[in-house]
Amino acid sequence: MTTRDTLVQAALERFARFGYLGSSIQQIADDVGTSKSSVLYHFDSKEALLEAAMAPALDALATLIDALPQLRDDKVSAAPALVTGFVDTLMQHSAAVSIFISQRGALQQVPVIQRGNEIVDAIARTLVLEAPSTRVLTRLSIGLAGVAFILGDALDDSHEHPDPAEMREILIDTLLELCMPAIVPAAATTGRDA
Amino acid sequence: MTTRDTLVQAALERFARFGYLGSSIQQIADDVGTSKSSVLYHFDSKEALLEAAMAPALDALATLIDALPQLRDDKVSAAPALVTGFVDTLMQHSAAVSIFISQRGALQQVPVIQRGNEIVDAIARTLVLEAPSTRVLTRLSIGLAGVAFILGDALDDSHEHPDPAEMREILIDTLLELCMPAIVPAAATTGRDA
DNA sequence: TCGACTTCTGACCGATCGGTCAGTATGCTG
DNA sequence: CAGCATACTGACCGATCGGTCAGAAGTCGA
Repeated sequence: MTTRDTLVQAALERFARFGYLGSSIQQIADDVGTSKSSVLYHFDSKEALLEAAMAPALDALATLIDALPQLRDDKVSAAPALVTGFVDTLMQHSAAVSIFISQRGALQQVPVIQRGNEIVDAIARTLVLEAPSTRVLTRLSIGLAGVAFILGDALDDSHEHPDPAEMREILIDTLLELCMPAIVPAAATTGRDA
Repeated sequence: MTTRDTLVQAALERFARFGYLGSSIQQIADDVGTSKSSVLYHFDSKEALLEAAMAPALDALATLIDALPQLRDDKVSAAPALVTGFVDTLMQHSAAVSIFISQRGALQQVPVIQRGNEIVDAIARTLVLEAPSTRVLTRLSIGLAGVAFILGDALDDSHEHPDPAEMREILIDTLLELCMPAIVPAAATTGRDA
């Protein structure tokens, strides 16, 4: 792995754990055993490092959205597969997702965060079944923010974490239930854990 | 209102909008038209200011929890009132709630955040019906984090916000559904918005 | 009028921040 | 070998950070 890649990885972990503003270039350099100057050789600025770290996640989500406008007419039957792919992508990029959710407010003017906001809007437009009401949009926000929070919490090693496969199943069920309550049989979620 | 109170209010808004690390004492002083030295006269440190700002919310939640261990035996019938009171408290202290959720990771070693973590654990113990399973705990986390995210977003004046009363109703319904799916009739949430 | 107390301020401190720059080591290419 | 690009470093810069401190200004009761 190139130095640049290890820096991106270290930045992803630092930013997710301690926040963008709570992380310094020096700390990230120390994490990978190089110098601050080396970081600024590979990336023009701290913000450019953030963008490089977030880009793969945003690209993956954008690709996911672009790939499925063709099934816009049959959202109900496509929903489970859609949400499944969505959760998988979020889990693959959990650090970036966690960064976006927790730093979104503080970094409103940063371009890469604005791009994330646009993608979230596109996701909302894709997942919402009917004409957007306050209720359905609020439930969607709760689902997305909640899932992102869970993924961020799973990066913390101060406590035990459940099996990723089990987590995946729970996230898919819950998100589906929140986004499209009309098409999810209630029994599927109420009687699962005994 | 005393200078101290206005400082607490300004700190609450700053921290919620830009994060604790993204806010400086100087900025908060400027917000209320005083000097940085004046802030540090009323509060020993920036961290003490954060604690003073968070305290009312944490006190309210702690009081709410302490008040209801007696209905531990009949959680099912008590649940709606419990969640309603809980959402009301969160909405009354939305800035502090937003701060806690978004800064929790970056400020793990700050005492007032640790106190918040303990309160969240107590809330989980109170709201969970059965023996805690991964599924029910995950759903609870999604609900709490999602609701907190919504409340933080409502502090942002860059876009329109729905009626607080409508929001309250939606939050109560959704949280109840996430925490205690077994006792919530699915029809209550699926057919509401048409 | 005289302290004593509260409130508040500007000057100042050391530390750290993001970022610049000149220079060095290495290795490929002609 | 010379020449050039890549990778990297330490010294340094101005700005800002949280926090200290001596003192000014106003209020109060004795």
